[in-house]
Amino acid sequence: MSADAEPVPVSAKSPVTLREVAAVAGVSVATASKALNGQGRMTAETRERIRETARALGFRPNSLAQSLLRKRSFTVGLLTNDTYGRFSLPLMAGVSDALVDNGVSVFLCNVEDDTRLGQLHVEAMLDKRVDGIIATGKRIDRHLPVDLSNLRVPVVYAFTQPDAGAVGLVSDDAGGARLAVEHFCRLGRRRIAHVSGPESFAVVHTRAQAYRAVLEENSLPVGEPLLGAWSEAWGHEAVAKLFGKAGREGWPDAAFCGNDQIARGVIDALRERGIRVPDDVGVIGFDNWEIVAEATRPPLTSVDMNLATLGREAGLALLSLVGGQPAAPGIRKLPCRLVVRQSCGRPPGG
Amino acid sequence: MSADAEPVPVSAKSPVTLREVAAVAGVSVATASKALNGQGRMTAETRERIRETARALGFRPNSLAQSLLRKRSFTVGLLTNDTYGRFSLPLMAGVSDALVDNGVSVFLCNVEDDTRLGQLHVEAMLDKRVDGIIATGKRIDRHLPVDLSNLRVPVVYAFTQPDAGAVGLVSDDAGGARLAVEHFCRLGRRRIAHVSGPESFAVVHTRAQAYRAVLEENSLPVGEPLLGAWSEAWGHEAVAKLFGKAGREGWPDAAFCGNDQIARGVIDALRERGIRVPDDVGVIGFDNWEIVAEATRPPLTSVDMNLATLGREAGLALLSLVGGQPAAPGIRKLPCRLVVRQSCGRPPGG
DNA sequence: TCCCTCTGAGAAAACCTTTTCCCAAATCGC
DNA sequence: GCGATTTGGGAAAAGGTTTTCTCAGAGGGA
Repeated sequence: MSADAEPVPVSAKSPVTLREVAAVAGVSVATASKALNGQGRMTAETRERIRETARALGFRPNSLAQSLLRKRSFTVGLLTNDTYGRFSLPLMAGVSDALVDNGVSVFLCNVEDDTRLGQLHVEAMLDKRVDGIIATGKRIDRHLPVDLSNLRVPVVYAFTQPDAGAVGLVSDDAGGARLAVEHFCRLGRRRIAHVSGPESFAVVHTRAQAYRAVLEENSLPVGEPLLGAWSEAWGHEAVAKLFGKAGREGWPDAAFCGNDQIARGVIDALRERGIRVPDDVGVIGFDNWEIVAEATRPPLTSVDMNLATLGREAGLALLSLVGGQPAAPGIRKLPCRLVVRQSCGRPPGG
Repeated sequence: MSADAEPVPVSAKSPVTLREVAAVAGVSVATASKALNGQGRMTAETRERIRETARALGFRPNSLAQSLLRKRSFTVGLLTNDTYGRFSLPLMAGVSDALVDNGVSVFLCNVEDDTRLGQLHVEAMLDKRVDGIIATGKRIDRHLPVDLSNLRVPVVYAFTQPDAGAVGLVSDDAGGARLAVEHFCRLGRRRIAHVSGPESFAVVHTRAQAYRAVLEENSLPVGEPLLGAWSEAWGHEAVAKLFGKAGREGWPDAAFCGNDQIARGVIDALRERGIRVPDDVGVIGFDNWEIVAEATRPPLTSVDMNLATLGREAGLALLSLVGGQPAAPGIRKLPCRLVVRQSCGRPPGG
């Protein structure tokens, strides 16, 4: 190929139109269009001449005109209410990833929790003829503040509560919790505590239930999960509750925490009490928020929700929906994975 | 207004075109267009009738068609290489904020540090006829991996190194450092240390210089800044260096840290040594990363770079550029602000 | 030579809106 | 009552592309 050697003016001052290409190549716009798109019939020589001309002129088709005609804009909207972005960002990166590879651009729409703003964004997206919408949030058990049912474009929900009959993707929180607790069991931990977030979160119950199930399956004593806040401070408090009792024999030898911040609080509090991690107590967190997990001492083993993958899958699901392939409605749960660092020790035999 | 009472089918299955509105209202498309846009001359009655029809039909103009004609898409591209997003996110939120209010949508383009990906995104944006581009990164002193000079649309750089002759907005790091050190001075601290990040970062030097300047202005002893990493671990190490010497009298009574993670490491290390914060040593961080600053014990006073504001300003700057108003090229520095929490104590008189 | 088919390419409609020009009717001045 | 101006509204082009239809010419078979 000699294409790379051509002096392509990639950023010309004024866009070159198909009409100009046609004029220079001495053909009609129709022929030029067909030549560039591999349509129609013409001599190979003509086709190549037109292509060469287009390349030399730095022609790039006007997407707006194409979209207008094709009724397909190769653009989707990404709706989120996660301002802080701890969850949104990997998710968005995944979505973007999956779509860019298919030539699709992403409109970013931050709607906070503002219905008016959400409505505004959705209308703007629809006006701009997005091919579809991905809705994502910071909580699996809450709706975005905007109604996306009965839109004329497909919608995929990722990490947020889907409307009835819609396609939704969430992390498998029960599975994630199982990973953590089963890991403890394999390591020979016998008294496994669970310190989690506020009662108002659905995932708190989902994970607690999985926690109980695994303990029962392994015939281990089931402690009552300690519910509090998603904060380090709560981790400290929880340690005070768990390890405040006089008798050392009643203490847990493992703590499965609802998120990494709680886990960090737990680890710090344990150290302050002179209790060793992982020797005396193993700790596992949730979210695998690297910047936290890697800063704890020792570094924190944590459950990763694979949000980037979730985003990718959401992007691909939307794409196939846009392509007209019917997708099974309902919620699809994607597996978590356990990222093992040093806060839970090695198996006895290992 | 009775508009709210109308049964507006906001999400009709098939978009209503201007042609249909015109047909129903019994006028030509030209007249319909003018009626809806407040252009042309016609009886108030005709105009109102057309508007009423449009409303009843739920007509929304096709942005694609409008953009094609107006050569203005009311869309801009946001280029970033900050995957993790600690800096990008508030910035993006600010950009989005400023633009949405003006009816402009934002294409999100994550280019990582991949030139090919960057090129791809830029071309896609250009093809989609964005009105302008905002480039943002995770470092003020690095270029994005893509060349944005000589594009046919205006470009604004926010929190990343601008090309020569371009418009750039960054935080005033020197000013931010001054805020912190001067705050210490006002509180009567006399031996103020500076623990910062890697030498390879330009901001490390900018802040260190401001730190020295303020100390000199106040005739205080200038310690050599300790440069290391942007991590908690480095904060611990730095404390070992600063407070390892035997004589308590040589110890600093304040530490200005290069970011909040370092500050957190410093605070934790001090506590472990039994040195009280803020009584014995005041600590100030940088970035005001709330989730960290609020979790330190005591909560961390920190310099906030006002990234959301920076984003807003970048959005507005791009908008005025797009509107044809010439903007002074060069780098504009936006002030930081000090967020006072409890890690640096109260003034002697307060 | 005549008819048919195939080939290569162009004309024009379509997508949807905006805007410029134009025209018929009405109004006005005298 | 007649020419000039205003008024209300329509026709058509423009924006850049894709696609269908059409058509002239070439080649082939009889």
